[in-house]
Amino acid sequence: MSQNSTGNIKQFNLGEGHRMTPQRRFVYEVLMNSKDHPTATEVFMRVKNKMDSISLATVYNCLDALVGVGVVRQVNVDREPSRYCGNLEPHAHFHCENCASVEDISLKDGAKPSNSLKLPRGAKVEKFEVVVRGLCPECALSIKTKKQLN
Amino acid sequence: MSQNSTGNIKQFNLGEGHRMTPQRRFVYEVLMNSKDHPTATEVFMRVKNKMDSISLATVYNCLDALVGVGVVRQVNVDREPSRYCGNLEPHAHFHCENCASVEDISLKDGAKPSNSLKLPRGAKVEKFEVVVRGLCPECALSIKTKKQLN
DNA sequence: ATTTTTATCAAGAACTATTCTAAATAATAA
DNA sequence: TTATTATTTAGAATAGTTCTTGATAAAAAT
Ligand SMILES: [Mn+2]
Ligand SMILES: [Mn+2]
Ligand SMILES: [Zn+2]
Ligand SMILES: [Zn+2]
Repeated sequence: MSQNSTGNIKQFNLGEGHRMTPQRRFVYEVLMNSKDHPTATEVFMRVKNKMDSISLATVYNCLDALVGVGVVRQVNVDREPSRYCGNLEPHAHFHCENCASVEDISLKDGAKPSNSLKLPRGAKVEKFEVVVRGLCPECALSIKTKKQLN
Repeated sequence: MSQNSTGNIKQFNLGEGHRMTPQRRFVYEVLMNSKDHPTATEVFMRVKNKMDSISLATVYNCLDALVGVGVVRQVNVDREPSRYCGNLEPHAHFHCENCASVEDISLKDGAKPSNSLKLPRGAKVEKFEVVVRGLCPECALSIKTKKQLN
């Protein structure tokens, strides 16, 4: 989904009154080439390698525009800085409490997390967000190993 | 869970090195008597009615202490101010995009939202958070009614 | 009971992610 | 081209939260 078979970034337009600028394209490309859910500052640093003149405020503007148009998702975990995700498939996020990484978690085929909830009658659900917190496989293993050394 | 049959607030201690002070008791009582997930500032205003001398910084300290001990939950929705919840049962939250209210959603009996996820092998799950966003029944109804008037 | 130690409180300063402001620049429309 | 509108940029402003520090209160030791 992030890249097509020719290796080119998917094209799209931003709709009436919105312009596809070089800054927005770079921000979009960085997200399509990242699966680690970078923060705005991390996106800024990555784009800066390609376009040294870009400003952090512009990265925020571009991220807002891309999120608003729906080609990028904003991911919030606790009170940490917002992260951004180019994966538009329905999915959840795993947040490691040790290394602070955020990884995608895919849904079991056909399963909807909302099916396990008693949603209030009459409510109109727009979307739902699922965040799992704990230790990622690497950190879980390294912490277990460290304990064995005692 | 929030109150026992005599109407008194549940007693507990905060563990080694932690003191149950009047400030902490008031903060705890406010949360036990609220089901609307107040922010720190809202808790501050409610406690201030009972103890005028309390400061916002102390409310933050007390909330941190109560969350740390596990008798209160911190609930984050998007980048909005943190909210606090006295309901320790596993449950999800519904966030209305119109009136900004946050309500508890209970889980279907025996259902676990994590069962619908392909959790990474070897990960150690501490907890998971489910937030549903949309329109609460009241707002969904009033917006539908408003549209009919056109 | 007095002293000592430790935890907590309170006021304000500091911090930080994000948003806002305003002037310059770039893209589109007329 | 000229006019209009959108975007970029740097820096100021904002807001929720955390930190600092001296005062106060609780617990422990004497
Ligand atoms: Mn993701
Ligand atoms: Mn709740
Ligand atoms: Zn990890
Ligand atoms: Zn509502």
